[in-house]
Amino acid sequence: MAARHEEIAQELRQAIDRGEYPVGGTLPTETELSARYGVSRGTVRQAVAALTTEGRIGSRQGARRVVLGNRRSQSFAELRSFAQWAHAMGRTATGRVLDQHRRPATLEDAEKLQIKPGDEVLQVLRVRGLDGEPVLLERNVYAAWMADSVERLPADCISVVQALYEDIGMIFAYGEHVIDAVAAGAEDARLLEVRRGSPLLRIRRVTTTPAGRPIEWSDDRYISGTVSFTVANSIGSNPLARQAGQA
Amino acid sequence: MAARHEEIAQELRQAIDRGEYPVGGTLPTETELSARYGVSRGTVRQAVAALTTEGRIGSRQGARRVVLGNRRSQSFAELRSFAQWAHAMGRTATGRVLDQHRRPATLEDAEKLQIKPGDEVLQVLRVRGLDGEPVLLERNVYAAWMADSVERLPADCISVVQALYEDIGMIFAYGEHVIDAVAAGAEDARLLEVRRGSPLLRIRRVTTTPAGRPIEWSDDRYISGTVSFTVANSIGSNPLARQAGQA
DNA sequence: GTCATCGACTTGTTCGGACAAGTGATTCCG
DNA sequence: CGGAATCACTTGTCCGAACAAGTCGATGAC
Repeated sequence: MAARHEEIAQELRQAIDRGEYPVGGTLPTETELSARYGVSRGTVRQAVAALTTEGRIGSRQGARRVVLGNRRSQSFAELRSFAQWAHAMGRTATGRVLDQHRRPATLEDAEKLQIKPGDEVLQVLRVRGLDGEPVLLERNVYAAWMADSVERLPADCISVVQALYEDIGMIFAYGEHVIDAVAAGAEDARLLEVRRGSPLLRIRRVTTTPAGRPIEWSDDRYISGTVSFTVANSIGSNPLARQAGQA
Repeated sequence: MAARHEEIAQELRQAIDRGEYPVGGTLPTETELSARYGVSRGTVRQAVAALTTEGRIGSRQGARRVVLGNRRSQSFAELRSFAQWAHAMGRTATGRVLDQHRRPATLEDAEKLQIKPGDEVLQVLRVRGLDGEPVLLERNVYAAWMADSVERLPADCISVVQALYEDIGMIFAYGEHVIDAVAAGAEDARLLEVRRGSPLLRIRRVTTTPAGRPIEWSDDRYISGTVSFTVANSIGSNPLARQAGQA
């Protein structure tokens, strides 16, 4: 957080959370913020642009910016790492590897990881919980160049993302997520201790390095009622997209 | 699309979709793009910033930008309007109002719509379908100042958003969505023609005007397998947030 | 009283410049 | 041959300025 515009964005976020700028009210003008923080208008605009994409404030030409909400959106690390997210929520995360083996890449693996079919991949099945209760079933497929590092992790590793960062400096930089709902299959039900057919929230994602190289893809299934996802959008930018289901 | 940086962003999007900049490859440098389009570097940066938040390209200081994917994300209108989204997918949307009545606002209504408890609101129950098949059950609550316009709509109105825009110039500008999975209740099951307990993807959202005034909130339940949501994020920006479930 | 006009104010767009910070290939040295 | 240092290149940050475009309240005409 060295950049000045990030500092300002953070201060504005906190001010909104404190109620200094109430929901439905307006933010100070760019000129006033420039003077207050002693920066140029461009720097202020970078800061408020961040809050806008987060959905905290709305922006229209000619009118002051409006505070839309004070919901706190977790950081990327918290989003991508179940353990760090749980920690931020004041909950205790658990995790256990149930199965782990190497196999040749299927066509699906090859497409998602940008490798050739038949190349070796590492498949991992994990169950994760909050405060001892199972919450999430995670099926991961890692590219071969990651496999060694993942296999070295202990079976009860809490935070895979953090462990890989400390171990080999691996950073998970980008992710694409597809969200839908499915019924629990036989294996899902047994491992998550729910009835077959129970609704599960499914998130399928592909993660890449900062250089754009795919690291892994994953199929996460959350027990209904344990976790929800929040997304904000505006007429100017919509990170979220609805797609017809081809299951 | 008057702004030059938006034009450039659109051209870059199309170039990526055409395969001119293949996935895994790099984009030209900012300097080169500046020269090509005859604009300053700042304008180019605004354009590529848009593609970055969409998750199409990755960005790291010192290195050229990387193409992450060419998935096309729908426009805001398509996201917010079931009808417009269906049209863009080449499907036919249907819709029917099952129930519509005014009632006093509950505490939940009041909080979400920023009104006082007891103020009048308009509740609407709609079922919507694709190509004749029911797909989505929609429970809407509109603020009183919108009620008249909504009531004037025909019961089989396909696109509520578009009708309200043409009728009174109402624009849905911001939205916040909470996504989770639930089991179909008795009413859900009957109206959607699925078994009780079937998994449904639930989207709860609040929509506001450009000025930040809440218009309506909604509880949408999609039949599993018919629709999925996609979101992209990066280490620098994450519109998506995971939250512990208090259902 | 109602409505149109006006004008101060605010955000959006774009330019040009300067420097900091990080990357990646090359070069050089042991 | 391997690894460290170098260096050109690229993106990130920040400044200051100017004008366009839209909002919103006040003013004034009818």
